[in-house]
Amino acid sequence: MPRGGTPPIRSFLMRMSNVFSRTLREAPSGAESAGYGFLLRAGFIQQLGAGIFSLLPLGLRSVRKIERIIREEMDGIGGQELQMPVVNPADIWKETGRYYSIDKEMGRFQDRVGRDMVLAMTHEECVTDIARFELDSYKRLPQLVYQLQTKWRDDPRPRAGLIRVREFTMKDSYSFDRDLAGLEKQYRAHYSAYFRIFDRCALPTIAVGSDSGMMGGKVAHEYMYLSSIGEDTIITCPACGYTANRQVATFTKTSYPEELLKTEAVHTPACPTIEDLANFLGIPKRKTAKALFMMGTFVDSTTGEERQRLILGVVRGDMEIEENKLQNVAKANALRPAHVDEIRLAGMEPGFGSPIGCDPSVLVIVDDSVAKSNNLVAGANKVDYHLINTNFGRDYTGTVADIASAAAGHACPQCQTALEQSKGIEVGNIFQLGTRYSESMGCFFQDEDGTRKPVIMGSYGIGVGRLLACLAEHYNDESGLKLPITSAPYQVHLVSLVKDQEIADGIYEELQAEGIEVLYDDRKESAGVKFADADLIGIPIRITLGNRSLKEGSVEVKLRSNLQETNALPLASLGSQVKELVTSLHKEISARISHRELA
RNA sequence: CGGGGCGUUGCCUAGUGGCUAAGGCGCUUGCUUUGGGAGCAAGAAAUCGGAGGUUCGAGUCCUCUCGCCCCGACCA
Repeated sequence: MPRGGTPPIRSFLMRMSNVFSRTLREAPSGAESAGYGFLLRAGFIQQLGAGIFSLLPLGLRSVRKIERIIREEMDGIGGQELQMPVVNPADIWKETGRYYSIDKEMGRFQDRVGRDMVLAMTHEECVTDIARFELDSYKRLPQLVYQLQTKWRDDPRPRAGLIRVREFTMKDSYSFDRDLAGLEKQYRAHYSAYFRIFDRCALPTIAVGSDSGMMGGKVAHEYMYLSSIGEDTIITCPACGYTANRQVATFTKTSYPEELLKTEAVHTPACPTIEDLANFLGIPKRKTAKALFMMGTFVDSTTGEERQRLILGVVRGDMEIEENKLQNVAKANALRPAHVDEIRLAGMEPGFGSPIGCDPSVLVIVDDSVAKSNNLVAGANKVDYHLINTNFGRDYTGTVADIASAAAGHACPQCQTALEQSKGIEVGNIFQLGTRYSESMGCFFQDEDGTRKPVIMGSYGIGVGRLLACLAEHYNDESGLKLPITSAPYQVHLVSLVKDQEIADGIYEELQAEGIEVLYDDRKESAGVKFADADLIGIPIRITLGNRSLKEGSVEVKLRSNLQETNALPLASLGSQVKELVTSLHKEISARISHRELA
């Protein structure tokens, strides 16, 4: 916990005349978002390739501060830092099957003798390999290790600067427990620690229930920074606080049971969409069933063998299918829209498709809303024809599950209030892995009763660069960045406008003596240039040395967060007063740390 | 992987098949200026992403290719 100011990190003095990077008056083309543009213009980062960035000295200083906060909070819940290799032998990834189930996103190569190697995109395999050697007894549990390490994920579409990149630093921690209660405890500890981390960075986040994705666990939360440039859709209930990623969000579906009527084919020319169909027949969309054809890839995790199977998702016409849910229910490794010929081969007609009369090889997954509704209009699998009064169970069967996509306006699954939706950026996640990795990799311990049990694991990540990107997105104005003092590269920006270098140097040294992190603009530039750069880089405290105030024995102090207000500080006690100001800015952030526990 | 866009000096841009590729910012030198991106003057810096082609002549047209950005698919 920070009490007052955080002690400075190394080389906390810097003259602007000596800063490695320079500022840009215009953002390089392609900088879409404000935060990204300023990070580039202020010289925090530079792009090397698609989704590949260098951190320049200023950016690295911010990252180091964020990392320091993360380390303190991870240590605070008993984490022990270690470091695992980025390059892994493929063997361990073959053991868990992820060598096969993960597609092109994983970087692969062979070493000089032809051994398969991978670039680790996460470290469950590696840490489990370590743990199966170390953790052989209940006496050695629980454990928690973490690292800050580079990951390579060959994302098909990097974008938005540091928000979505291919190479990035992640804080990943891994918990090991003898039982579920232990896992739960570590999970809860992370849940709260993550909020403290984001609070100390002053990044507003919310935790949402999430899909466990490729991690393959059960319970999972994501920490979201809400932003219009976010790529995830978050469903929230304004009344009871229910929050979830749309990928897993549920809602209360109204059903309309009716007496079953006889199925009939009707001619429905030019009605390939639900909209057209409902208009043509003069019925509400909820009286129809919508079909979505996806080709699923299923990978055998022991052999790596791939199989394709057509999946037909059916949802009521007034809803959309959530593909993530569909994929989970189907237990498919990947989904893609099916091609027209693949659909026809299975006896169905795109635009007029339904499970009625389809090939038995098709995996039919029906949303519960369809299963509970009656007499729906569905495709006849014949061009320009639909069937009215179709009923699940009587006319077709399939797996019933929730595969509908929650959206604003739907009823909250907990309290029935209308849900809201917003966009968010995932800055962290926590997963209860269970025994997915310990079992497949043979990470067992002997319990008190003598039995051999798989270690129960959890996995917890924070994207460090993404966190900085979110902060830059959140803290900026038209002139530049205004990062909070906990993540700004320096605490004080000393802008000297006086000719007498000696006076300025003296003040610079005095601040240094107080242990303050100072960026000192000693350049022979005009005042306008210096102010513009100070605005752009956005160091939280600005001290301006001008002839006028110096004559009166004082300097001007402003906060980047409020450039309108100027305070004069007497030279005599400058060091201690600035130190106090640094401390009070830290306190301001500390005061807003709220303890949040998993409900 | 599909659709779209863009590659011209360190950055942002202009450039109608035709002379030595233009401007702003930045950079160098000198003088002036010094409380919000200063002024004057003189400079350096581009084989126009790459390869091939059409043409008397290509930054400009064609083909291929590489890179980057955006939308989608995808993804933590």
